[in-house]
Amino acid sequence: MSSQKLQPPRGTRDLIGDEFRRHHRVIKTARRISALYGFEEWATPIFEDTRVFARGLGETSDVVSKEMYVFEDRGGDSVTLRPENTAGVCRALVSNGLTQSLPRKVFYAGPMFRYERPQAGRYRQFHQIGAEILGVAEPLADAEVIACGYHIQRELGIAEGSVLEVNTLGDTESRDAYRAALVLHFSAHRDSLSEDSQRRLEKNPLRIIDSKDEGDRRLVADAPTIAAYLTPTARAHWDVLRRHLDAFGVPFRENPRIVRGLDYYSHTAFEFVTDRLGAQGTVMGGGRYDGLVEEMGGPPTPSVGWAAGVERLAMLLEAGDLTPPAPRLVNVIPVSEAEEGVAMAVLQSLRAGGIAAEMGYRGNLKRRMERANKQNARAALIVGEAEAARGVVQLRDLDAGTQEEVPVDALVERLRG
RNA sequence: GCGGUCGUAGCUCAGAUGGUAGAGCGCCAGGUUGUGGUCUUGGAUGUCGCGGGUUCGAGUCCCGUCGAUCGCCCCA
Repeated sequence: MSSQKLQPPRGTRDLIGDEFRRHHRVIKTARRISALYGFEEWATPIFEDTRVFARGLGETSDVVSKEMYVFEDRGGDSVTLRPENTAGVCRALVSNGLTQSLPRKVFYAGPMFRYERPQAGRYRQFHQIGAEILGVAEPLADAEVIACGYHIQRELGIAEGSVLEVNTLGDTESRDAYRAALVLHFSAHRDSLSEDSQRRLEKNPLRIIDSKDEGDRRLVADAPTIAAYLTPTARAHWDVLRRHLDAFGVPFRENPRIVRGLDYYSHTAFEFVTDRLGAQGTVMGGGRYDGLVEEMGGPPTPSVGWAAGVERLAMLLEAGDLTPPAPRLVNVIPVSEAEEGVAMAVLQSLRAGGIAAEMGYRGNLKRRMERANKQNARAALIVGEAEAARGVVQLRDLDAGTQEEVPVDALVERLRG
């Protein structure tokens, strides 16, 4: 292989063959299940005005501060390849005046872009599926989106491998009070904190409770938990959510360490995690974002949703050997050029009858038979001079190796069985 | 952005201590000018990721770079 050969850009990859099929299976399943829950699919642009993300996700979040593909277009506007799609969906809701027709349940699937170092289950162009319920404050909506996400994983056969962990971040008031308490607590032990966590103390104190550092964990153990700081409203939301999850039959584990990276979350935060993907354990993550639509210039619109990494779901699928088999073709073979016309007519009649069929582009009988075998065709239809004259073909079963003569008129019926 | 490992044919990989490249699979052609899968004969593979350095000589040693991979940060 020469170095001149063009390769896909770092962190991107081609989806071909089984990989494409796995990927597609995830999306197709998610589409079908989300429709069962009443979600409608939207497709929003893969790039947006940079402000959509800068404002939506929070200027200090990692995604915005160092992972965005930002560039100036020829007109001098700053645009950004979307790093996630919740902000885009909220922008679309506002742009299209749909805040007049709430609630709205939206499903999407498509590529996202984040400038990061590639790793197992992490790419610069990756794909997400996502579901959002816009305009509902009741915890029933939180429970329903989660139930939908869980259902999709079950349908994919990967639910046993992932665990739903849920937490509440409270409303703004609760969170501010909690953050202040954490800062107070950790500031007292500042010097014992890891380097990363000292930085977090300034930037995002909540993150400290999610630290993997051993020393940090000991300090986290005596740190205050949010429970004590929840306002009555926030506590009620949290209590009802857990009841609803039970009612929907969604198993979950409470994890007070769940803190999500994007600034827009409030109340519910959750992740489906697995230990089967190396360092990238989160397979689906989301939460409630009551302030985001307002950030996009709309009215206050309480909303909740999740996004899941298609690559990560597909990787789990791989372990379970769940790739659907490729459809097998029937291969039509003219013995010589003289029968090509007849063979083409046969070919089209098969396709019209719903039978997947193909004809080679060149080569003698032997070459075509080899080709049919190589592509794992289920049957070869051989059309020679004698057959063409009598309106029949030789139908060769490539698995059994048996061959019989079948009238052209009877082919579709015969191959359907 | 930081650290570890790796980079030889389309694929999987072999090439002790430096002496200008090999196997299996796959591919192409023949044995079989109306019949595949098995068998058999023959054939083509490649700037040994890229650039520089050391050396009479580098796939092999050194530096850089790009890419892959694993981990940190963060996230899907």
